[in-house]
Amino acid sequence: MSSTEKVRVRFAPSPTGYFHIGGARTALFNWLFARRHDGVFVLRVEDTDKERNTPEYLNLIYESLRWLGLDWDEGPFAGGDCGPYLQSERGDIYRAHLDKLRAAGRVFEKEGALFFRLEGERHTAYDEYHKAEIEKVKSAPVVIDDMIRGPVERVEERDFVLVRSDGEPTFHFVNVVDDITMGITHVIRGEDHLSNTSKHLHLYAALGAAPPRFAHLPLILKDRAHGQGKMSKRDKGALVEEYRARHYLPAAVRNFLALLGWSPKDDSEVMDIGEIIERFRLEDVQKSPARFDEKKMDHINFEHLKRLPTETYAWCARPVLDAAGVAGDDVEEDYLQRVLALCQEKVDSLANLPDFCAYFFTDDYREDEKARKKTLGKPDAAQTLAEVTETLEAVPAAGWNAATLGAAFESLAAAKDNKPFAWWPLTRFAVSGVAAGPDFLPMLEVLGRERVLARLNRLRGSLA
RNA sequence: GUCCCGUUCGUCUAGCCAGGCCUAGGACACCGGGUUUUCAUCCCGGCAACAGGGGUUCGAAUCCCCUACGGGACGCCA
Repeated sequence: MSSTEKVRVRFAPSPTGYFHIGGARTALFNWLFARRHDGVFVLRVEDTDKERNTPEYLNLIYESLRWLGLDWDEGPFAGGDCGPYLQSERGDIYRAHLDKLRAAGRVFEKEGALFFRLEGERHTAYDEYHKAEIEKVKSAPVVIDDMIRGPVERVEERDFVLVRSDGEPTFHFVNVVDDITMGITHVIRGEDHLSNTSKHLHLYAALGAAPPRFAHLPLILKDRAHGQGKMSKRDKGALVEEYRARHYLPAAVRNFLALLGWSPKDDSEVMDIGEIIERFRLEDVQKSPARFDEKKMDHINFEHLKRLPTETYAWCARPVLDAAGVAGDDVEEDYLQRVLALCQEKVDSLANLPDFCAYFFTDDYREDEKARKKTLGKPDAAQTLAEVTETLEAVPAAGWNAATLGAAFESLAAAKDNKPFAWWPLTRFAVSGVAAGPDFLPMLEVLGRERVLARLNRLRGSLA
């Protein structure tokens, strides 16, 4: 490719299963490269496996890519000059290219399938892997100039299938034909394709086309606890869909995925997408495989959550709270934001938010048994409760704020010759049912005088 | 079995290409301590790695070779 040629990359998923993290990472790196170089990101669907493709899986791919914010410039829905973008609709194009190969004398038929003929000396030998006598070809070595790994030399030694006996073209063939006809300049894909690339290079040569640059990404391995090998759709935490369902921020998932195999080379970790695009370089991608670490993913997610403006945080939280039955449309935006302002820096995930803040919205909240024992178990609990109630009742509605409440506890403490926070744990339990939560005084303020006093009295009543 | 790729703390990584600045830095996790309550925040501290062996060199995590280990591919799957 010439240096002035516009970058064109593609993500070419096959809708034969759930969309998983590995695929998402490949899509992300292609997208980042395209955005970084002001290029074009093409989405092409490799649906040549009629046996296993389903429309549901295809939809999941679209939805997951959209959720991650990986918008494609050409492809299904987006259109483009190189369509159609579903391989199942590109039969004519494949036939035309097959004719080219035929004319070049590189196609032969065997058992109803069409094979690509390698050039070179042939011999038969027993193959330990296939446990059979097979024909091998001494073809010329090809060199893959990989942008991540450097030059990789490989010798292809077996003819391979171009068109199956059922008439469907195979991956190797359509992949190369599409990359040529779609003007793809850089092929960025998983390392599992590295050894396929030599086949592809033979095809480019036979079709008289200049090959694109290649970049083979390290694979994502399973967590050790989940066994050996590359991550598969069946592994815990493997599905993009799962992160969406658990209310992770797409920005965080993107950020984490970018860090899986790529590094900005300084200590930056939490980055917005603009910064990632700006700093992304294929040359800085790791050569060795990475293991998926859910804890780190959670951490990145929390960091992104904390950085959100409260209004945005509230916008993200509302549907989650609603779905959990904690706060519906009837909750005022102002109150919601005041509550969330207290919770945002404390709660590590949106999934945990409803449980954390339910008592702000309902009187019928869950009570923590341990917290009850810890606070009410004390011999002077009733007395403490009475003192708090009396103190807080003396604070007028007009002056009900963290500062005034703090002062009220101060004077109570002074009168009883104790620290103000001697009354806090029990009060917290009385108004929230738990031992932990947002900062105490602001929590009382936001909860409001009415709720606080009602709950204190309710608890006192239940003790009597 | 053959071929290809890889190997820095438990994990993600910086450093390696341009050898000395590395008694190897950061982050997650974990452990300990602290914070006006809170075994979900925050702060401080700690633990912990150059796979092994040769070589080159005044000097190697960094360059070369071998071994071991890990991963991938070897499908009329993609």
